[in-house]
Amino acid sequence: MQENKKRKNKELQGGNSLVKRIERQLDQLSRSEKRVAEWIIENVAGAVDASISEVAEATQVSEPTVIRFCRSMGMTGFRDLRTHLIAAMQRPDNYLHNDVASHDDTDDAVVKVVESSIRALVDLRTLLSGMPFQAAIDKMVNARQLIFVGLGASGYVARDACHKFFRLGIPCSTALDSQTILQQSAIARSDEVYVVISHMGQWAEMVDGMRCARDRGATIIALTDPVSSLAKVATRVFDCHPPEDTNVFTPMSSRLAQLTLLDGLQIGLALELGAQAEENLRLTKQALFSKWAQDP
Amino acid sequence: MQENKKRKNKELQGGNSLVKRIERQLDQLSRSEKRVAEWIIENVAGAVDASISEVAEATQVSEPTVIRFCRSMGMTGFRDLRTHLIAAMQRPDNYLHNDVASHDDTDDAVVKVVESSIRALVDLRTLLSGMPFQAAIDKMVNARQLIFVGLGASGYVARDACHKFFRLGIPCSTALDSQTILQQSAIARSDEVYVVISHMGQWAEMVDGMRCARDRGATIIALTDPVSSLAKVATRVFDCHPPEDTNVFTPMSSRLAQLTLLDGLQIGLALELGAQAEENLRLTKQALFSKWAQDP
DNA sequence: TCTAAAATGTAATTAGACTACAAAAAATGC
DNA sequence: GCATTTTTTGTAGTCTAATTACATTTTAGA
Repeated sequence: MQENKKRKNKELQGGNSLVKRIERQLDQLSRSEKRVAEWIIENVAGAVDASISEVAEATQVSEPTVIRFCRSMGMTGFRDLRTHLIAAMQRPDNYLHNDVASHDDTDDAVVKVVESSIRALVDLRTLLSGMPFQAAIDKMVNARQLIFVGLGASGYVARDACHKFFRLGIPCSTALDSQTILQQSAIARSDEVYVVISHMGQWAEMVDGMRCARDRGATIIALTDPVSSLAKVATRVFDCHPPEDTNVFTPMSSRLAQLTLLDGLQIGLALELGAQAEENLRLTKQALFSKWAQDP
Repeated sequence: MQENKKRKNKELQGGNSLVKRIERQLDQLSRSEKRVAEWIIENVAGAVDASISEVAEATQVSEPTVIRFCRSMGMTGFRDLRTHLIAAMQRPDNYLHNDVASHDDTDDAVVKVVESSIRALVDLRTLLSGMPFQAAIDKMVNARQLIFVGLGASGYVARDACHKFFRLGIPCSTALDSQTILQQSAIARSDEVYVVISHMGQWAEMVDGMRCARDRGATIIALTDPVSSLAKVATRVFDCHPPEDTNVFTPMSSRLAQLTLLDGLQIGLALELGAQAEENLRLTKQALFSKWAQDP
């Protein structure tokens, strides 16, 4: 018992997630147990919320078979399996990408959306090492102004970024339509940094504007598809591959990656700027906080 | 500063969202429920393995009181509480690493930012089961108009959501400052749905406006702290606990959770609306796509 | 001190997890 | 191909955990 408990804890902590373990033992299971195993792997999310009878129902086996499956996996019973599944869900690498289908019910769909968003950020994490954060930040540190550029949906990301960076005490503005972009870039200066967000990186006016700004000596930091025309014009490129829109129901998880990336840039810049930026951040937070503290 | 950091560490150590939340609500609990709460905080690991009767035994209260405690914490029952406790247990030490410190170099900081964003979404994932997606969507399906409300940083989320929902072919608008909110809600109708985004849920004008809108029969869907005044006014609440801003360098990951949640709502609504919405989505995507296909 | 409201507990109900055993299916030996 | 053993699966029932309905106690306010 004592020993059992220790072993369990170790499993819970150190990797080797339950889902992988189920996959590994798949061939050693009997037909019915295998059905249970496959359903759980397909549907970890649902399995966590389900009761034995629901699992039995969904997989068309009897309830004892479900329990036998748990035992085959080395668990003491269903409750134990559930515990380990929940634990496994806390490890982001266990999330698979699942497309929403038109026959999904609401809850399934929502779970899929969240899980594919997690997936998007996990993917982003693996790409980080190839991204020119330090170089971008070095340019920003001495910038007279940061200009955030984005059209359509990317405009919201640009706005959000602008709102985030201004709190460091740096002059920030946005350019969210073709006219503004073209005018802004026509007067670009070499001490300005443009942060451009674009999935495809193919909008002609945007690319033209950025080319102009770069020719005038400005720094162009692009969050875009690295094979796009925009990427060719940019000083530094952060690889945001465009979403594969195979499915109309696919949410825009790529936007989350962009936001997170900009979060990273902002924090990195704050560190580089040092005490003054830290103080500015603190003051802006406090400004909000004291407002609602006096205003219950 | 030094002391501040120590306190922070202490919070982080016992520091998983649920335990923190229990601590936060400790004074709002009755005597018996408080005993349960304190025992669980002292004894998280044991609580995970315990059954209701064991908890009742250990804390010298009756079993229903334990359940009432679970409900007070916003869980649907004991099982749900257990789920969240297990999830919370999974990250005792990781957390320290996730906080950006002023001596971090750029790459470390960026990795931490991404990981804490992932963490925010994984947390969201565990909260999904308690969220009223279906109820919210049912209201939206028949709405004459959706109005997205948010101030400051939440305004960007509201804007983003508006841009996402309008693609379903539903009339959508935003209200992003006090004046607009008050005016809009003064003419609210019972067939309108307000989607309100607010971390604290404490801005007086916003709460007043929403109360007015609700009194006029409108549906208020709030993404906010469930203990806030806004939550009390809302028809449906999606639990978005406010960020514990122990650290100036903490990025606003909670915003990612909100965006993802709204993604989920939008996709869910699209499914509910059926073929017409699907077609609208397809057409809006195509509109963008064909533009840049002819314009390389 | 009385009354209303809130908090707590008791007892009954329901649902979930699990066991014992029997039937069916598959594998083995002749 | 048949009988026998072994494995797999399901049925029916048991037991425990979770939850509800209702009664009692406690507390707060008038």
